[in-house]
Amino acid sequence: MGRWEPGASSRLREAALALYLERGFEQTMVADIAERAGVTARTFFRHFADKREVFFDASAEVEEKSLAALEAAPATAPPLDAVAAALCAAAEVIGDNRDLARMRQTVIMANASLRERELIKLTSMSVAVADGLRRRGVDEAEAGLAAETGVAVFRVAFERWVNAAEDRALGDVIHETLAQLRTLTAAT
Amino acid sequence: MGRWEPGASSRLREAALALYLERGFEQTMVADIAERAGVTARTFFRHFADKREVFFDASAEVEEKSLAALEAAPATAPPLDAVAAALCAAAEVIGDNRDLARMRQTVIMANASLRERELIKLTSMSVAVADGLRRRGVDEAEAGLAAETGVAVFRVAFERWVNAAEDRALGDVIHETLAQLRTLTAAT
DNA sequence: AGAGTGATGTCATCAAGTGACATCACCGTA
DNA sequence: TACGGTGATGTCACTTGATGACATCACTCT
Repeated sequence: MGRWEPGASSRLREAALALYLERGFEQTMVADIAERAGVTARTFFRHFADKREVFFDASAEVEEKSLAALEAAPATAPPLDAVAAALCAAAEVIGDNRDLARMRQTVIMANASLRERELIKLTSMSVAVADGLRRRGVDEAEAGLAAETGVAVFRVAFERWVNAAEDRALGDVIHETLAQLRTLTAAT
Repeated sequence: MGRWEPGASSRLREAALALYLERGFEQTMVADIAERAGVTARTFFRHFADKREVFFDASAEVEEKSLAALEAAPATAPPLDAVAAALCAAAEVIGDNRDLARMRQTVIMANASLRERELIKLTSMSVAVADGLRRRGVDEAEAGLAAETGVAVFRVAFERWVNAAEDRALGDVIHETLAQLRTLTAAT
């Protein structure tokens, strides 16, 4: 199966992260990443759809685990609780190495097009979660709203967790943020 | 002030919308848009930062009106109600010609990079609203959550409004969606 | 009339991304 | 062992988005 040196896509991922950290996303050319990984620019585009995607292909795995957790949630759980379970599953994948997450976040926040790509990944997650909710029998209209709200909570929680002074579990921050949302919406 | 034919950016906007509708975003080249507008491709990039931005420069105005409404909301209003006021102000700008909104949405949904751009505009709105809330004295942590939640509500409401069979006011749909969110979060 | 100004055109160039085709290492099989 | 198939890679050519540098034109103000 492997020809040349195996593991080209891993090397490309590592090279990209290193170079994006060193000189920034825009200052890094695909040819540079490829060269550091020992391949050609053409090969880069065979592994990743574009220059941004090399940063985001873990998101598929995150989405899968979230959906699995959503399926696993008790059928009696209210929609937002099921969504919370899905988000916490995502948190387990992301949340164990905060330093890596912070490096990634630094690079992403420094560049608009990387932010755009991250947003569309979150939206993709939202769509998937909404579908999962509908499969659980949640009302069509409610599903979309619950999913979007959940992803909003996730986004806020992730930001708090990444920038926090203390070292907390991402799942805890998610639950705390959701509780705060419940307080917010209760206020009239 | 005007040389040649005045109103180049308006012509470019119209040309872009027409061509994106005709053949799609990717099949339309900047040179085509510029030609139809009677200018050069180089001039296109003097009016718009990139090929997508020609579709989104109304968003600055929407953001301004939203912020104004946020400032105008009674100081005693709870955060989410103030955000709702801001969203309804945005709705007034967008919500009066649903046909145009639907055409725009058709084009945007057909192309991933346009979706990305729309998402970052909504995020920009969220950040602005969060800042506005903080200026009103809302707690630092609450502000971000309320803004993100509000934008989530807006997104869901907009989608419902655009795809609805009947012709309803976007502001009404927003309030209805927010009420539904209150029900969702109340469930345990 | 002439200087100044701002929007535009022209030209050159870079970098992202893609299609077509050749090539090389490995694998199974006759 | 020799041979053909297969999949990942390299090479080359090309299109398109985007930008910098400089010239140009029309209009304004003095």
